[in-house]
Amino acid sequence: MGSVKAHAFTVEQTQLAKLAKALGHPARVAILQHIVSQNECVCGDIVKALPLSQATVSQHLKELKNVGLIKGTIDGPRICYCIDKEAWGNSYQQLTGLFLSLDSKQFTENCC
Amino acid sequence: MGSVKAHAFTVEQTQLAKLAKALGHPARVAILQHIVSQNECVCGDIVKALPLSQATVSQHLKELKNVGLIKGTIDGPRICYCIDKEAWGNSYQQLTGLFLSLDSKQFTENCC
DNA sequence: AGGCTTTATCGTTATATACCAATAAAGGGA
DNA sequence: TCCCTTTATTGGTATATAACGATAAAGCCT
Repeated sequence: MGSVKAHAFTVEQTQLAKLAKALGHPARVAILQHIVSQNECVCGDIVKALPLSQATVSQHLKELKNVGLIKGTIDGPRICYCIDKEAWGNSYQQLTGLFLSLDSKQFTENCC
Repeated sequence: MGSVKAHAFTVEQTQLAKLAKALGHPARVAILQHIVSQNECVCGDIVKALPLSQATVSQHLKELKNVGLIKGTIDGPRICYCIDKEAWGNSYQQLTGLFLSLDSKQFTENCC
């Protein structure tokens, strides 16, 4: 996406953006929802549930794993994916933190 | 980012992903935080607060406006930006909805 | 060992994003 | 009106992403 001027921002801003970016694709949203609904599931089931090729799904899974939202464990020849509950909670906190910062301000009228 | 197979997903998934994508850049996170902290501010102040060119900031502002998170009103020769509180609340609901769907499930152990 | 299943990785292509300098557009003030 | 300020847009380049087919890697089973 064109290289980001990364050092220019705080760790928190970069972290939050990275998390949001991982959620910024419908396929990854769908994957997360599917895993949540099944509690756990092997890669192949996710591939079957999505209208994308196995290679593409694998790539999306990798990105979700990179931000820590999910983790996979080897189960014989297959990989079982599930939500990483600790990271899940942290991510929730980070995102809501941004939104709640507005509510915590005393109410003032805008020009807009 | 390479074209997305868009029709393949639900409206909700696409909508949530679009929102997350808008948050998926540290500059846009910083812009939102800055607007929240100031309640309202003109474009030029945001440009001064960020280590990016005026053109780049303008582009980021446009994206935030496109997903509705902020709105700008003309104030003489300048533009005053502020949070769109209704969209802000809706976005909060969408994002938390994803995360809370896990908590609402009865607790079961994972393989992972 | 050999074949089968499952998933990750590689290599490639098309498209989108980030960034900036330069220019346009639009309003205010002397 | 002419200039100055402010912001959006244009045009261009480098990089990242989405998608897939093909191949590799890794573990089962007979």
